[in-house]
Amino acid sequence: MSSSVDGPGQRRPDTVVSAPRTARERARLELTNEIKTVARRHLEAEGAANISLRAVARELGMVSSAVYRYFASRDELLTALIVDAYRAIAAAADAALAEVVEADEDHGRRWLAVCRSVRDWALEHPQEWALVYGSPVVGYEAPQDTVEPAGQVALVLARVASDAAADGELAPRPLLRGGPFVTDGVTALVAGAGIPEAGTAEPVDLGGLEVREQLAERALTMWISLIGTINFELFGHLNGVVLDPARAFDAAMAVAAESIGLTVDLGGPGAA
Amino acid sequence: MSSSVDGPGQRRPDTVVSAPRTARERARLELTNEIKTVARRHLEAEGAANISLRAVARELGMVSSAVYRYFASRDELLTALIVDAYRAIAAAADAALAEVVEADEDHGRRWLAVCRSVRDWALEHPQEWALVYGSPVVGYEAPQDTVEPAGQVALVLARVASDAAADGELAPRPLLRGGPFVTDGVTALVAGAGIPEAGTAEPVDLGGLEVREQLAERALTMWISLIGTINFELFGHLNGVVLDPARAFDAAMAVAAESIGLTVDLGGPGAA
DNA sequence: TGTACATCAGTGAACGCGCGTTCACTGATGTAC
DNA sequence: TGTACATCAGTGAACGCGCGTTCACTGATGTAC
Repeated sequence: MSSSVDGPGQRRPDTVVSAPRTARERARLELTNEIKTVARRHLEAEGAANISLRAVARELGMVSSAVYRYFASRDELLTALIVDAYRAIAAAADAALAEVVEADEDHGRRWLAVCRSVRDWALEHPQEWALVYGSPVVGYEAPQDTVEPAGQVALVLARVASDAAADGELAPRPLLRGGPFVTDGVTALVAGAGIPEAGTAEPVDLGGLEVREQLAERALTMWISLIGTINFELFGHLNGVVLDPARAFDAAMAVAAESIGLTVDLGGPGAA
Repeated sequence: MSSSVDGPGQRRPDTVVSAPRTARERARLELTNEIKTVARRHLEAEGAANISLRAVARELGMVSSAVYRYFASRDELLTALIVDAYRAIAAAADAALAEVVEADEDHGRRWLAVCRSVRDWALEHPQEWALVYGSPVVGYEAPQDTVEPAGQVALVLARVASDAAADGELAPRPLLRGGPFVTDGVTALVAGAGIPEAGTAEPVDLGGLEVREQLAERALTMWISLIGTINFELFGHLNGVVLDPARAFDAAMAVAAESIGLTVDLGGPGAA
């Protein structure tokens, strides 16, 4: 059973660029974090649209203009929250994967464990989740800074798929004629389970290019399923539709995994 | 090939309660619609959070307080827009289904046609879509009035599934042990392809209760897939990930259909 | 058909609120000699 | 180690903006006799 190239559970700490030396630097780092923490609480309480620099400043006992020493604008603060949220989700998924790899569970159970950890995170931080995976805030244009952290989440899922593939447990089949629809970057990500530019990953041998592309395409639909299913529940569309959202989620994830030939044993009536 | 019990393409006109007689009544109806139309334009331009009664009134050349003759509050206007959006989506899906049933396409192609029509609608009205399927507007509690229209959309999808089931083309298998996770209402909806209370539908004989429940569970995951996949694309998460979103969408819908034993022929390399 | 009254649409002013961002400033912390 | 200067955090006032909702009112439309 293969484990990942750059093992799960390894995650650099947030935001620390280099160790702060002077009192000023330490104070700045602390206050930056305090601002984000308060903003995050306001986010959960009132939604992204209602985060106000003035309210955050008020709660911190400072005057509103002082916040501008730390964030050049409201949008910049939002961006920081988005980046943190992506990293937190990736960290949760990563930790869940590490644990389940430790226990040497099969690939289907790994997939389910990672999915559940992401859902749990979403249920605990619904507004933070909505900030990154919900409707975009109009007028806010996500800057380049959010791309890499967003990829971190996908990376964990890709690792599950590529590990299973490397163990020969997948049966991806072509989905469409007319060539692949994923970009090369995604194919590389799934095949290598690493971000190409980072250069940390060593490609896993999954067979020819076509197989890798098929794998990437199926992994992408699994990823879409995961995010979409959580959104559906979080945005209230399961109310009155489902008796037990957790079981409906498991079922949806099992269906998504099926598509790639990965069996998630949820115990149909045949099982104990 | 069975067609639906209460055929597609039948849809009562919006909002008309009874024919207006007096000039006042006609004027009121017209202005109510004008307010909604302008609000809808503002919605598409600036997002739900930024719809303002004052701005709408201004554009209509009336004073802001006059709008309160038509909608008791901003929330009530939002509710009206939500209801209209649900109905419009259902109408689009319904029309697509009617057309494809007319052409006597197979059930896989029907499913794909309905999905594509919903996606097309979403791409044309992204903010309206986000209003109903995106992150909930905080502080806004969806009233009971939105439940029935929301069900209309699901109803069209359920019809595709139950028609296919009635023709013996589906192979639903149990997903989970421990009993069904869908509510009885949903099972009835899929089995009867009608809204229970309405009493218009005649249950299709799909076999025993267990089969109907399995069908409902699979149909639900298909529904979740549809909405989730559209959200994923609309909220920008396919940027840089996929070469052709339309093809990625088709693939995702094919995968969702596979889970119920419904084959959507997208022509893998084996096909022409 | 005509009048008296009731209903309703739209006005304009006001209440009370909060927001993001800028700017000239004071005073504390850090740095170079 | 001590002094002179530069950097930076935080202040307080201000600009200019828009919002939802209420209320007493005028004048037009509808209705009942």
